[in-house]
Amino acid sequence: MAGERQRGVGRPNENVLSRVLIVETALDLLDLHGRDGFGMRDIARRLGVRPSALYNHVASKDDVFRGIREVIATRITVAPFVTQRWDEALITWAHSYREVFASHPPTIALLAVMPFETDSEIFGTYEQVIEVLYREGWERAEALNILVAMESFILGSALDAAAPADMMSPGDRADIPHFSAAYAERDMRTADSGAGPADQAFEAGLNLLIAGLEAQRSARAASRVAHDR
Amino acid sequence: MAGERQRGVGRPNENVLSRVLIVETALDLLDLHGRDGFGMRDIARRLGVRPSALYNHVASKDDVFRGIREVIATRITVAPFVTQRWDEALITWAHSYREVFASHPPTIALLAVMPFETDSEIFGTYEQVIEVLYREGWERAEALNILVAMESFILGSALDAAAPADMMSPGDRADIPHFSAAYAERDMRTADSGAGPADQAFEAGLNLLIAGLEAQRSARAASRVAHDR
DNA sequence: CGGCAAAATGAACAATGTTCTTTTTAGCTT
DNA sequence: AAGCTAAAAAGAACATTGTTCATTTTGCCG
Repeated sequence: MAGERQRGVGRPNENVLSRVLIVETALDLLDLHGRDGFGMRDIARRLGVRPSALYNHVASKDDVFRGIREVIATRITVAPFVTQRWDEALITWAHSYREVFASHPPTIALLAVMPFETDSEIFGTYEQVIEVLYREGWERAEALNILVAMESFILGSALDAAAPADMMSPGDRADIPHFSAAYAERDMRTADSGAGPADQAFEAGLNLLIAGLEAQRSARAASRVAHDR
Repeated sequence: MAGERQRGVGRPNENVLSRVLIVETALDLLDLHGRDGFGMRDIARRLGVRPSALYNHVASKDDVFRGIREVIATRITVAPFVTQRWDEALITWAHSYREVFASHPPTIALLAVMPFETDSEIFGTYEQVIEVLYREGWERAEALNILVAMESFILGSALDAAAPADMMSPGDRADIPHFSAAYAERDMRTADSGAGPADQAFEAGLNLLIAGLEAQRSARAASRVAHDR
């Protein structure tokens, strides 16, 4: 990748490495070969460098993971959606959140296990979600719970999408007729619509969550009317 | 742990190891020390055995992981809930599902990343979920999507529960007022109710999903009435 | 111009999963 | 009962991986 064939000992004329370069290379390798075949030696080889050189810019492999999380977190930060109607805003947020993972499946396992840093850009997005819900009448503590619940659903869905496609296949078991039938019918629907099983489930769950919120909201409106008259 | 102090070379009088013993020991160590400090040598030491002896009963470390997944999967299989009313049945299922992870936090990262085997006992539970929804009027393909969505939510919530408690703390950032207020208000609610933040979010999300399902169900009932008259 | 820090190489280390050989024993066969 | 085979343990060793250290060369600053 790097033009030079071999480099001697000592500081090079132009700097070859940097923290961001290492992190981006690691992310590329993660997308290419999954979490195997991606070690410090692989990152170094791809940069035309010896492994020990990496440690001048990065403290450890965990540090590289942290860097990857930062990159992903900033990508989740999307264009402002706070101006949209509440339900459309949440749907926009959920979709863009999920697309980040969909384009980098192997990273999900890393992101899901360990959380973000406190100074992450992602809090700007959180702020918008809370604001949208608060504006619509939810208490802020409850809005935060809804935010966490939706995020859990999105992360769980991303993990599901990264799993092998035939993960739930019932095979030819005869003892689970309803499930087997459901699996077959979904396969047909998948073939028709073109949307993968994981996408269908994500849309179904997101619809349920929004419908549940709408029910809460209309119930609140009704009780206020009853109280006002 | 094992009574004997030291054992010589050769097959022992009574068998010391077995696959299940190794898997259970691994699960214990995982709960005790997290995913660090738990390697083949640690498992062997705890069993009073040399590491190479493990490989007479287990193919690899991944094989041990598979064993752990099997154990967890069977624990998820709960008492039948198909006889309950549909919403109570789903709530029972979701709670028991989550409790398994709550009692073994470090295992979540293992379980969530890699899925279950096809011959797992967990399909019996899936069957019940599909049956409950189908009985209530949902198409089976849609029921499967709902099942997957709920499972994603449960897994994501379990991951959230295993994360550090202060993961989302806004610190003293002034640029996210709504979120900071929401965080403070939730802290008060947490102190009052005794339920942790992760539990609150889980309940909130589960309520939303059930409410969304109820909305779909009642809409279906209304349209059928309209069609019948 | 001199010296210090930065940034690379190269060699080595510790830990980990794993394999291979050897030894002892269990269990089946004749 | 004797003998053979396979199982099950120890023990030594290997490959890989993350990491550190000493060395060398170079940029940069006073």
